[in-house]
Amino acid sequence: MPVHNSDISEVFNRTADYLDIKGENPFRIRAYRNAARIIGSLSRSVADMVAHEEDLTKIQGIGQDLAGKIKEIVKTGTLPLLEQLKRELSPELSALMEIPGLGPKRVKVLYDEMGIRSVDELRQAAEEGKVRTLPGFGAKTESVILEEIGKIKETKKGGLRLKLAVAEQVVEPLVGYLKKIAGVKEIDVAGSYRRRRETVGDLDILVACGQSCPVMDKFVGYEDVEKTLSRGKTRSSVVFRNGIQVDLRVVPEASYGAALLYFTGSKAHNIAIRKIAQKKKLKINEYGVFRGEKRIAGRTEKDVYKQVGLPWIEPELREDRGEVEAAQEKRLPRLVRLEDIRGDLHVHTTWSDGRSSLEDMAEAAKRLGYEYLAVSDHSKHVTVAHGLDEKRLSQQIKEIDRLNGKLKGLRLLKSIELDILESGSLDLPDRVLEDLDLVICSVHSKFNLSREKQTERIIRAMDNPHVHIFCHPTGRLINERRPYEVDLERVMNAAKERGCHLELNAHPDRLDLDDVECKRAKEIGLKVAIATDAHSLDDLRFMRFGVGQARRGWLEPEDVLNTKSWEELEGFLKRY
DNA sequence: GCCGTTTTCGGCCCGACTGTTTTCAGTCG
Repeated sequence: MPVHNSDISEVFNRTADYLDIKGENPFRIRAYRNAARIIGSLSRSVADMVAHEEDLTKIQGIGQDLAGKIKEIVKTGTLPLLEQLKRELSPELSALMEIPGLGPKRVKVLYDEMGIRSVDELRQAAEEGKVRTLPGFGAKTESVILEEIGKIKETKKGGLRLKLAVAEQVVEPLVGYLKKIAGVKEIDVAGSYRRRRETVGDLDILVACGQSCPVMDKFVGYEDVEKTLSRGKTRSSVVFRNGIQVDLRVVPEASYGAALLYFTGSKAHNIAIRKIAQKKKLKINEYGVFRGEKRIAGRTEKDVYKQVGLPWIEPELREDRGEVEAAQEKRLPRLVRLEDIRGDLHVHTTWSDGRSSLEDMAEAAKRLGYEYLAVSDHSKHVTVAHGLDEKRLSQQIKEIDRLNGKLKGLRLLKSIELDILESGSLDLPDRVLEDLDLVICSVHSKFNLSREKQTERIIRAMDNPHVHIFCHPTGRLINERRPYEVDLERVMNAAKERGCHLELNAHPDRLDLDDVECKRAKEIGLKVAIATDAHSLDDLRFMRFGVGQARRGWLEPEDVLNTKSWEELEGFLKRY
């Protein structure tokens, strides 16, 4: 089993939990958490770096000690320090930290005073009314603990983070409602929603308004609110009926930019910015930038960045993945925008499992201002999708030629989404592929192959000189299906060697490649096709999610295939 | 445990809200 970056990240976070419970030096704990975060969002596989004997201390936040520990984790899958801590305390103890309201200090009290070692033991003690007798605990805390334990099982099966598209459906009416309240001058959805993360844990709404504005009352009284968690003058938290937590923060106009920066995060980005401020003898908080007592900026985000000597940084980049350094060195990417997109390279029609006709899809693409649309229905092996065989594909090609004759301003590209068979061969013969403008291919079956076999299978498919794009490269479905085992780095390098490209599937359930993988593709020098995989007219609008993910992956217009005109694109589709 | 235009020691981001406090610790973001 290869050790992934996320595995290393997990080991470090667990270790930090235990050190935290033991009351170790908080800065040592921070170093572990910091390392967990950095490794988790690194675009290179650390296991690969170890295999190539690269110097891990080159990674910011990793010193001699952690570099050694990473090597141990890569070799053995675990860390002796963590195993020892688990033995010393209890293997299930860190699970207690997952319960909201319980941090290291309280877990330590539970352990020291009552010998509580697991969630089950905690539940029992709470049910017997013993927890409330502990120092720092009370009846309220005890009932909250019981309530949260009850929720653990529900959330585990559902997946706690909401997909961005689902969050959008909640947010838009809420923002519409809040905007109408008299006195509200500015409103933004901040947090991971603004950073366009693929999922959001909660929603952070920021409002600028005067002191007498009733926005807080109106917010907790909103029709979707099921429960109010906290209610203050400047901050309130509620839970909506669908389970999502929504926080509202109210600030004066003069602080709006500082607050927007603060609440957009990420936390790691904010820390990086504040550290720079500190060196300049400045203090940044959600109310502004301060020199001593005096506020010197805060009205806009741009003002705040300017005070620390930085240009404004796009929200999608704010993950402390190198954007702060890039800003300092004036080499921030000029991120791709939705307006740069000139066409969609992966859509389905009623010829296979799409719900809209070829002609309707073409008209919808025209309305979006696209110059081209690739009609890429499934091939025959995907029988459930009514995939096209050779004969029906030839018929569709004729139909596309006919439509292209009468469509003005939009070119339909003759395409197909070929199924990659287990052997790596494709399920239509080369002679029909020659008549197509674009050939894309995907894995739709046999997700359980070994990493080696899956990787070989995909690379073999790209060996076929007619193939242009490998679609939804990891096969994952957000919150539903893990990626299949595949050496994506090898696939990327193989694609690069062959003049193939990778898709960033813009469907909000997929967003596959993810942000980190996009960044890696760019570093390798691959072009990415942002495509919707639309099965209906509405789905064509998924492009915004794909562009958001691409922006998180630092992609610029030149990194994206479908920002090109058809003439340019044709050139990129020539195989080496 | 990491890091360095404060460079091998001595620092390490900042504030709101809650509950259990009698002046604040713990947790969260």
